[in-house]
Amino acid sequence: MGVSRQQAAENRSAIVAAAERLFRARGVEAVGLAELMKEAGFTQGGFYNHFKSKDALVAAVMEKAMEDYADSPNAGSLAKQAARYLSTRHRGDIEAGCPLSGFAGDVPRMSDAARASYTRGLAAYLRRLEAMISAEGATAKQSRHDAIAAFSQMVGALVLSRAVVSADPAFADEILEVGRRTLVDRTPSTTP
Amino acid sequence: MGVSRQQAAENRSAIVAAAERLFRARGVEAVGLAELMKEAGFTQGGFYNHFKSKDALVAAVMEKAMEDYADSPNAGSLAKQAARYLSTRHRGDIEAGCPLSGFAGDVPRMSDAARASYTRGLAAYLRRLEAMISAEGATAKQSRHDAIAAFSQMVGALVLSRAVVSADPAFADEILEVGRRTLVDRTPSTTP
DNA sequence: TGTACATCAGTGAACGCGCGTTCACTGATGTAC
DNA sequence: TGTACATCAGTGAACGCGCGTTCACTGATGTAC
Repeated sequence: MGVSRQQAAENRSAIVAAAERLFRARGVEAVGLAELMKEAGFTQGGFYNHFKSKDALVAAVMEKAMEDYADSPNAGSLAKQAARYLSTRHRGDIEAGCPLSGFAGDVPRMSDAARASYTRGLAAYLRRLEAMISAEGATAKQSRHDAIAAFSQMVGALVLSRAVVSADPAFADEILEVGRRTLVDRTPSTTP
Repeated sequence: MGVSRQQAAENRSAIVAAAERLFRARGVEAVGLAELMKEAGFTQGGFYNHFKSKDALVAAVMEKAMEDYADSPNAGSLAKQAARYLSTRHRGDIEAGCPLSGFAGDVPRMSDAARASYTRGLAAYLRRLEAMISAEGATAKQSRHDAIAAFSQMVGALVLSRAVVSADPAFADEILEVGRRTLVDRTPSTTP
């Protein structure tokens, strides 16, 4: 229809944003391009003006999700970060929550490019946690270890809690609560 | 073709077994019924003699996976269980590994029946871990807490390690190793 | 125990449908002179 | 600055394909007498 280059770039972003929302809520395979383009406000055919294939879109979505997450504000301390991460609010908000846990199960089946973006995103996020732990007085080695251990537990608790929340909400809450008690109240090796 | 009832039951089991393998390796959505039936040694049309729908098969697969996992042998102690869980061998074997981590990401999108089976399976597995921890001298409350905390960390570490293993194997190994060091060498509150 | 018939797991072709992708076409934007 | 033309993001119909599901049919198994 004739659209400025800036408008075209914005439209591309709108497609990626719509895709991220839908992919996270329902999984990549369950979302069709027709539905996706409609959601973004366009017709089906325009998709290939922006992306070579659906796989290329998936890679773009992953890269965007990792960038945005890297730019998200810190909670200030590992304990606060964990408290927020292991909240029922975060559990309920798969569409906008942490993409490292949201996409974790699907990543192994994605393209090389998407997996590389995910890996870079995880590495960057762990560096942020490390920095927080260092600031609380731990050595570099300890910080690295604690960051990985803490994040493993955060991801596991969130993923498990999400898996059981519809069938047994109290059980799902218990999983989050144990995680909070472990990570928020007494962080492994930074408190004696 | 005329088949005994026992043979029919065995054939049904073969379909479920083939489905479990394929679903775990490639995801439920990526596996078609035609391929699945061929893999199990039958033609496409026979599927509906055994299952009402693909969703019903998914539920049967989940139930079977949880039963089998409940019947799998204990490693003897939490430390040994964690060491096995966080091994590179287990990471590489998604088809036969722990279904609680293998299906975790997909469960929220499955049917009520499948989610209920998963939830029961997780509860049962945590009870096994609790029993092991109790046997090592912890109180009931501590055991419950430690079982949930340890398993969250095991699942998180395994899922994250699987997500990055193809893009950065050393990073993937590091994640497992930190998990092992945390859980195998010093279990949170059972060792002082 | 032998015969007659109902059952039902199997086959394989066919159904409609939605998928990812391609295509010819439109017309405002951006460029060249 | 104004005109002529190339570009390219948009439209919407169409493509072949594989999906989940249905169907008519087959014939050994299992049941009734």
